[in-house]
Amino acid sequence: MGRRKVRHRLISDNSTRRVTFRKRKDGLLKKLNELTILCDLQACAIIYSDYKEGPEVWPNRTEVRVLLDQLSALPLEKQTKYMMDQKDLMNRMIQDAKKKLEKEQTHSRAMELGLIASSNVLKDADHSEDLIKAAEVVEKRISVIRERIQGLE
Amino acid sequence: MGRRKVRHRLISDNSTRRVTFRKRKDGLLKKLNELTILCDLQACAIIYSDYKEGPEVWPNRTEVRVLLDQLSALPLEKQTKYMMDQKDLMNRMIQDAKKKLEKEQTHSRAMELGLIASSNVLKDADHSEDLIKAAEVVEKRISVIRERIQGLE
DNA sequence: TTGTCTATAATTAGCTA
DNA sequence: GTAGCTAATTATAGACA
Repeated sequence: MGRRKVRHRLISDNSTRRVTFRKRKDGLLKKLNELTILCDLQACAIIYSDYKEGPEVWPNRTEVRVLLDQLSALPLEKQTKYMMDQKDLMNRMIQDAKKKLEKEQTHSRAMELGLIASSNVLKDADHSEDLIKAAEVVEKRISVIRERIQGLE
Repeated sequence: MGRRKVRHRLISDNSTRRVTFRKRKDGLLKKLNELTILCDLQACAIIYSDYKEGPEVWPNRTEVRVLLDQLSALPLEKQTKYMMDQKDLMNRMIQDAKKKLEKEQTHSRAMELGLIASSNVLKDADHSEDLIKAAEVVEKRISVIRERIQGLE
């Protein structure tokens, strides 16, 4: 959502990164606030960065404390059972990647193969570390496919 | 960001609210994930809703625990000093509202008066409760101003 | 419900001053 | 570092399968 598409990795330039941090943090908290209002729920966020000496918490320390105490009070089983891991996120990323590829060019065999491979990688990954690796694999595969497709055209 | 502008209040229809919750939660976590990568920081989120028996945490319970322990370990002073309250968010909301009004019509005296009044409300509010009230006042004032402007045209 | 689609609304990257 | 500005990207509300 800017003049240029942004790569999904650390922003190297210091001041650019700082500006991005502020803009995106504000946007994020605005959205979190909207979510709590639209859907009537409780939420909090904690952000540690080098831009502040201490953590930034939303909406405020008191609310965060309350939610944390509730979390601690829960039986461990429930904490685990309803815990989100990164799978939801990965699924969305995969979805986005697929959609993007599909839009960029007409079907090609290379693309189909790539997507199948991606899905297989995801299917067997149950832990965060694995999912992160899976994401990398998917991203690499996508670039490879892009190059191949460009070669074909 | 959809077919229609959405009002900043509880979605009354049950199934619509449920769908919105899922979509927005996913979008939010995707953005949080991006922020941690782009700016190299640690963050976590906890969401309590009626859609799950337990809280949903991001990125996972372990990471949340680590960040929470760090927060507890901090001297209270620092916790407070660098705590975000809702002021940043409110400032952004005010900014958005101003911009919106400015775009909707050319300057009018009614508008200026309204904005000044809004700013004053904000200035004196140091606590969350006050800020929430301030937000309501601002919103009401904006609708009043809109009506006046429509009346003038 | 649960997932796609797509027209729009909203965010934001890079600029400028 | 900050603030304001758009072009461009991204998120999502409502419709529909």
